[in-house]
Parts: sequence; structure tokens; C-alpha cells
Amino acid sequence: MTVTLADVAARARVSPATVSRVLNGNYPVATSTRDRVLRAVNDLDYVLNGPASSLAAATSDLVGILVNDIADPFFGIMAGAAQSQIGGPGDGSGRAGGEKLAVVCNTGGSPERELTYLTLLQRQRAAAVVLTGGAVEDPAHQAAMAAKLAKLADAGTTVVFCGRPPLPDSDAVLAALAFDNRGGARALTEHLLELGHRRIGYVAGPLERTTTRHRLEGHREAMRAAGLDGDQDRLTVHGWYDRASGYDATRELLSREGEVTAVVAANDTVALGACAAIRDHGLRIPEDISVAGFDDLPFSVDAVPALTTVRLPLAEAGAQAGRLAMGKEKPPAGGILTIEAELMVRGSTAAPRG
Amino acid sequence: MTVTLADVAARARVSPATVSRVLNGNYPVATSTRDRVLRAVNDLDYVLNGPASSLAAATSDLVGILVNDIADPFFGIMAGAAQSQIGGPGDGSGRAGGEKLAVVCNTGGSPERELTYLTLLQRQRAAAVVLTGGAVEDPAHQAAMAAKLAKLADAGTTVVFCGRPPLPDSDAVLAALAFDNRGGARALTEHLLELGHRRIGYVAGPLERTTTRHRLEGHREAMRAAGLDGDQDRLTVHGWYDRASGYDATRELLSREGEVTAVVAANDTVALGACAAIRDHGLRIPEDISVAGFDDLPFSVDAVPALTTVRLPLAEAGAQAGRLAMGKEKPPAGGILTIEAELMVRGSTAAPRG
DNA sequence: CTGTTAGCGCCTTCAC
DNA sequence: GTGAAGGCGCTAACAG
Repeated sequence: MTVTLADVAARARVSPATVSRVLNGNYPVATSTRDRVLRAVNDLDYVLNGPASSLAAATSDLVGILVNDIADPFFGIMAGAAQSQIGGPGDGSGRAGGEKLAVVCNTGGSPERELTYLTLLQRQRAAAVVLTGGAVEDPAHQAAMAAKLAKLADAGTTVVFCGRPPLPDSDAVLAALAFDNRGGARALTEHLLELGHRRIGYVAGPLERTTTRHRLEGHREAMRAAGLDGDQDRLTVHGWYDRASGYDATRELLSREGEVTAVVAANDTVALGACAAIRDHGLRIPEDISVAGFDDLPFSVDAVPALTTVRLPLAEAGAQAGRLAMGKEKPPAGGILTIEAELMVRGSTAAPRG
Repeated sequence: MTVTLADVAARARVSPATVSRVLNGNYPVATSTRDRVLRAVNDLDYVLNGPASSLAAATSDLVGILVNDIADPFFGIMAGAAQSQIGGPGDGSGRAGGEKLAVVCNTGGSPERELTYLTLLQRQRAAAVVLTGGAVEDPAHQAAMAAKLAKLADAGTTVVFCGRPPLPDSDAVLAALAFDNRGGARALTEHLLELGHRRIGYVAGPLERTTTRHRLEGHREAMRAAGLDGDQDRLTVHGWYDRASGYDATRELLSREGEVTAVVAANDTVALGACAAIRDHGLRIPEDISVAGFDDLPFSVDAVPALTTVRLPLAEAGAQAGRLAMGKEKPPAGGILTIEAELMVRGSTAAPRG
């Protein structure tokens, strides 16, 4: 039926162990022997049985990359970069060699699915797991995550965070690459303040996520430093990280607050929705109202006017996370690395009227 | 060290076989016994050993979803929808039950990586594989793909295409959901012709992909039907499916052809680049030049002006592919289903000047 | 450098 | 409805 390693061994006139050594390549084998084995592998079109090999070796070549929303380029860019470091270049033949199987798992932002995926990866004895994007701050979930990650680490799975703050009191995580969301948000709001804005609406993400909190905190730090902390809560609307939320929240801001001169959005996608709402309201950007986003996704520069935003080096961070997961790079001191954000000033922000 | 099924059996005072039956749920077990087993599973925090179980059962719970570009929402939307059908709702506890592990693999559009991923999934004895997006038409690659898919199907892996035309002479594929790219493209160009356009530039995708070819063919059919087939080649520029290609190709069209009154792009992302190029050239959309895209990705409605494009039901198709992969739905007659595309007329197209 | 020998942890007949 | 036993295909010590 299906070709096994023993078949290959028989055909190459060597022992199964030798075939295994050739295939795994972590053991010296005479060149002539290896050639014979490889020829047999080709002749029989043999493909290693992953489960069997994982069972025997007590580890698999699976690497999981968890993302909150696979349809969001924010995650796609990070995941793609991570995968490129993990999957290996291949040998151009389509025949799999020693590569890892880098796969991305879409949690949809649900804490339960995040845990489920981790359990599934634990079950597969995954070699590594990369968790991308902000975390949910619910204490129960955090505790469950810490416990689960500890178990994974115990079983030999490397855990890396990418764009996620470190878990307190946990040494299960090899490295945490955290974006400086707070600093980026602060710089962005400072930019608006310098332009002369005083009444700045904020369309935030879901309340319980670290990314949301950090960006909001940065914004408020800047406001407070400028002596503006009176009606912050009234000027903040929470929603999800999508276009519709940006649209709805901005409509609300515009209707109940005629005097907002600028809208800061949780991210670029939300900003796009905000722009649409502002236009539908009959106002111009940036003449009547300034708009700013966050992330600097590829489409942001093509918005009209081009979106002022905060650039996050998503691809670089993803690639580094991939390398860390593969053990190609040693983790930063303390296991934590803060990745700087860069303010990108474009056409969607300007001084307020009058 | 690590908890095994035998440990659970001992604690529940039953045989390993019984524990296995409870866990897999495909066999009658007395309720009281099951409760005892499940309690032991919880007490010991037992997680099934995937490789061992896959080895014994000769099949795994892994389902692979291949995409050409994970940073492109076109694929993200399909993959996310597919995953939602495969991953199962979960039981809300984060504890994995009978769910499949739905994972997405990013080929980056490379035929070699596509084959490599298939081999890797074959190695894992994947339960199913979903291939999304257009295929590369190189004969050698097509043959290799057909052979590989046949082997997968032979080994019991369900193969489903989503947004990809069926493979000729292959019964390895359970179902092929193909978008009507040709019809959509034809409708789009007909729309431009009705508006009065005659000199229409076409920014195509990479030459060897089915999606590119079908969309281009639809465009040319419409042109030909209108008696316009003279300088088609001169008005077509090939590039990749990204913003930069759209920008560069459109610049070229504008520089060498002062008289183009409309630009049709390979997809929405390319169209965005085209818009930028047109603006940078000092021209207005749609007054000076009309622009149209394809796919109707979420951001297209927020472009300024909103993009005329062709809507593809990506989420629905992805979900159906997921259901087919899971055997939740029976395949269409003949294994082939053509999915209609819908013309979305918006502000980026208008009658040419004069 | 290569062959031999034991399992890895689970599923699955087969009996009871 | 439950237990006992064998084997899934491979790797990892050991010998040689």
C-alpha cells in the first residue's frame, strides 16, 4: 500500500536506521550510501510519515502562528514575514526536506479560540508557537494563557510574542517583541496638538485589549501634558478594529459633538471608516476635520488625502519573531524588546479652521 | 513526566481502550464511565498525543488552507471563512475536543512552495486541503500538481479548490469552486464601453496565472464584441497583484499613451496604485480618466472616488469550501461550481471627456 | 559509518 | 459495555 521507510531501506539495501539518518541529515552517512538511499526515496516516491516520526522523536516540525484576524493585513504582514523565516527556502523541487511547517491559525480575536488553538498545537507537539497582536486583559483568560503557555514550554515548545506585551511572571515565553503603542500614540496626539487642535475625538478599539489600552494611554498622556484632560471620556468611543466601527463611532462623535476638530482612530482601517463618516457628514478632510490612523498599512498612503499615521515595522518584527522561534537568533536581554513606532505625517491632518 | 492515556485510564479505573473511546466519542460508553474518565482527564489536565493518535488511526485532524498571499485580504477573507467552518465553534472552554486544526499556509504565489506545502501536509496525513486563488499554468507545474494531488487523494485527503478552476483530467479534487472571472471582467469592460470609452488600458496580473488570463480574456471579449481589437497588446501591461505594480504600469500607460480614457486594473489593490499614478500625473478621476478594479475588497468602497469594481463572494465561497472539506456538504454535480461575479458601479468610472 | 533492538502513545480488532 | 493484545512507522540508544 503506502510506501514506508522499511521499503526504502530494502530497496537501498541498508537498514531502516540508515534511511532515517539520511532523511534527517543530523548524522554522518557515507556519501555513496546516501546517494543510494536518496535514489530509492525518489524511485518509490516516498514521503515520510510525520505522525510516526513525531511520535518517536517526541517533537514535530509544526510551527503555529496565531493571529487575531487573518483578513487584516496588519496580521497578514507579520504572519507572512514570520512564515518566510520558518518555512525555509525549499530546495526548489517542491519535495520537502528538513523544513518546518509554518501555519497560521486565525483566532478571530476570541480568547476561547486562542486557547483552543494552543491546545491543538500542544496536542501536535508543535516545535514553536508565535502569538501576534494584542492580548485580552481579562484576568481569568490571562491566567489560563499563562498556564497553557507554561505547559507548552514545558513540553519543549518555543513560545514567542510578536506585537504583544510580555506576560507578567512568566518565563514560558522565550521572547516578547512589543510595539511601542503608547509612545506612538503620544507622538501622534502631540502632532495634532502642535497643529492647534484642542478637541480631539478618539475612536478606540475594544476596551479589554492591551493594544487599545496602550494607544489610548499614549493619547491621554499627551492630552494631559497639554493641560487637556477634562472631557476625555466623552470624546472617546470604543468599537472593534474595523471599518464599520470607525464609521459608526465617528458619526456618533460628529452628531453629539459639533466641535471636534480632529479624530484619532484606533488603526488605519478604522480611520478609513472615520473618513467616510466625515465625508458623508458633508465635511472636508483635513480642512474641516483632521483624521489620523495607526499602523501605516500599505493602503494608507493611497487614501485621499493620504493618511497621517504611525508606522509599525510589521514585516521586520514578524521576521524576527520567526527567527527567534526557529532558534536562529538569540533572544534579547530579559526576553523583552520594545519596537519603536514612527510618526508619519501626511495630508489628512492640518491646523484646525480659524 | 507527560500525562498519557494510560495515566488517565489508571485514575479512572478503566482500560486505556475505554478512555480512547470516550475521547473519540465514536463508540458507546456508559454515561457513568464516561463521566469518570472525563473527570480524570480534567484532573490530570491530559492532552491527547496527536502524533500517536494519528499514527494509529492513519489520519490526522489537520486541515491545510493554501493561499498565495496572506497579507492580501482577498485570501484572508476566504481563508478566514473556511477556517470558521473547519475549526468548529469550540466548547467555549479552550479545551480542544473533536475539532480539526485548520491552518493556513502562505505560498507567496510560488509554485515550488505550493508543492512543498502539499508535501508537508501529505507528510502530516492531513485530513483535507483547500487550495485558494488562481493557479500557475506552467505545464510542468500543472503535471506535478496533478500528481501530488492524486497522491493526497489516494491517501484519503480531501482536496477542494476555492476560487481556482478545476484541474483537467483529475478526479483527485472533490470540488472546484471557480469564480466567473471572465464573465465579471466582460461585464466591467462592457460598462466602460457603454459609458463611451474606446481606448481602455489594462493593468494585468502575472501572465501565467489562470486568474490573470481569465480576466484578460473577458476584457478582450468585450472589446472585440465592440469591434475594438486593434491595439490590445499595446494597451495591456503585466505586473504583480500589488499596489506598486498598479502604480508603475499605469505610469507607463500614461506616458506612452496620452489618449487612454480608462484604466482597468487586475484587482482592487492594483487599482489603488493606478489611482495614485493618475493623480500624480495631474489627472482627475473619473473626469479625466476612469478607473476600475476587481474583487470588491472592503477598502474599495472607501476609496475616493469609490471604486467601480466586480464583487466576488469571497466569504461565502470560503465557507462553502470549508464545509466541503469537512464533508458537511455534498459536492456539486460534476465537482465543479462556477460562482457568479457582480458588477459594482461606483464613482471611479464615468463617461470620457468631450 | 552502519545494523539491531526497543519502544514512542494510541487505536482497533477481537474476546468477554 | 468493557478489557487485552498487537501493531501503526519511525527514531534513538546501543553495539559493532
